[in-house]
Amino acid sequence: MIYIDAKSDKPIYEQIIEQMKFHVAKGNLNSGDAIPSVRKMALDLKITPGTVAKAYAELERQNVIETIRGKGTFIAQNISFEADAKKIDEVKRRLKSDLLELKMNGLDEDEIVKLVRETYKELGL
Amino acid sequence: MIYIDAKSDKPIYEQIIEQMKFHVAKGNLNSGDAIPSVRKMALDLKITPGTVAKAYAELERQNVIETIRGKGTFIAQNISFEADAKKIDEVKRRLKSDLLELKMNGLDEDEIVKLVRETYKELGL
Amino acid sequence: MIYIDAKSDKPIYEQIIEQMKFHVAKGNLNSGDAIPSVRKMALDLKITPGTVAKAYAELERQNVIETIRGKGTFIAQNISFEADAKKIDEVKRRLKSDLLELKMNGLDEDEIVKLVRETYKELGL
Amino acid sequence: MIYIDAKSDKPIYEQIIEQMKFHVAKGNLNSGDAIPSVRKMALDLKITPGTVAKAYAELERQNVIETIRGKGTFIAQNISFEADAKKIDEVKRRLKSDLLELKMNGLDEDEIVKLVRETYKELGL
DNA sequence: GTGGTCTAGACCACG
DNA sequence: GTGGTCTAGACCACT
Repeated sequence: MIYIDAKSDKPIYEQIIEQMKFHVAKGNLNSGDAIPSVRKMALDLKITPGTVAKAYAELERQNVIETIRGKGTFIAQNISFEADAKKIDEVKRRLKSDLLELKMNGLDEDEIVKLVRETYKELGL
Repeated sequence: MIYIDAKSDKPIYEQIIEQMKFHVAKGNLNSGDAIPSVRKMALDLKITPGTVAKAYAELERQNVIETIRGKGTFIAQNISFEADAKKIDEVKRRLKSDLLELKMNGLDEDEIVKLVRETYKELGL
Repeated sequence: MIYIDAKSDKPIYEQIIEQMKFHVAKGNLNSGDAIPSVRKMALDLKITPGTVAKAYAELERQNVIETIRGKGTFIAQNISFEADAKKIDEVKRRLKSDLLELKMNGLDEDEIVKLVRETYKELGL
Repeated sequence: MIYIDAKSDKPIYEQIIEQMKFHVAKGNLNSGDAIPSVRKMALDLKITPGTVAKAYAELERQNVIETIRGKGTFIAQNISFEADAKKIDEVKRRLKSDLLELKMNGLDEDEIVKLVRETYKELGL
């Protein structure tokens, strides 16, 4: 369900966060669904529980999952897909760097949009 | 000409690289134009020369600038705006994370494209 | 009579203790009134008997309830509402954290008192 | 500057967070002031750097401090004392438990308010 | 069984 | 020097 790319420069806990969100966005995981325990996922991915716990803590902070003491961890009930202006601004900032990089590679606005649409499709959402 | 945000999570040397490329993309800087020496820019930005040197080394590696011993540093003559498939792939990988994040914020494909165009315009290229 | 919020960060057995005390403070329950058996409450709340037993043990230790072998569990006869300096000190310690947090949110002493009175009213005691 | 109570049931990283906020609320620390590095504080308090790092991460999330890579950590510039409705609600929830506990100890509303004012004064803010 | 906390120590990028 | 990440393993409270 979650795959770690050890070669990636992206921290493992961020890879977990991103893939968990992906499964939620795609509909593979829905409100109330149980997700693996910290220990189980750590065993599966052959990483330490602390790293999984860090990812889960962040996902809980973002209201993607919620934990019930002694029971386990679940996809949040009130999970929302509403726009958070602050988060969108963060994305825009990162986007600017990437658009500039594409421009430096000779792509104009329409070609960039084409690339974005193409990339969006590849996500398979 | 270059502005550093010390608090940014983006390394200073990357900020220099990005802004230098931005000036080139925008046309503020053209092939053959002189750019400040490592020492001068370090003084101006109140950072250590090593950081500037690191940025310049990377810019030279990417054929954006070239150093002529005894003369100084200049925007490269053979600077190209041709597509580099490898770099575009890198951008696409980063893009995927951002598109997912936007999707989690409730934006659909067309809204995302709108945001991209908006962001592109803000670059002022 | 007792409602459990599984998602709360407060342990279930503490939720039981607190709500039982609330009913006593409010007068819903009085000395000698019978309260559900461990097993019945566990069934009602769909939790394990051990959790209820833990709550009852603590309530008995605090002289809020008493168990009569073979008869059942009852609100204590000698239940007291007298000040226990040790417990009040405990509360004060927790209070300090909360007052600091309110101060960090810009509330001054009078505004804090106003919030406290408001919160007290909401208890409905 | 920070004192750890090993006997407290409150996690060490929370003690650090709370005391750091206290120093800011009291005015001992102001915007831009440097705070000890993760390693230095860990040495001083004889705890592991990870625990200090966790406290600092949370303080940064709450906009109390900000870190500049390679430079150190500082009290945030834009630190605000504005009311955050969500945080105040959290406090109110905790407050309810404490007010009930005080009520069980025989204190009425005015006595509770007196205790709150007394506790506020002890904070020395 | 569950997650939360902490330790002791390592490696890395950045400046 | 700085903070960020990760490992390996421990202890604890809760269910």
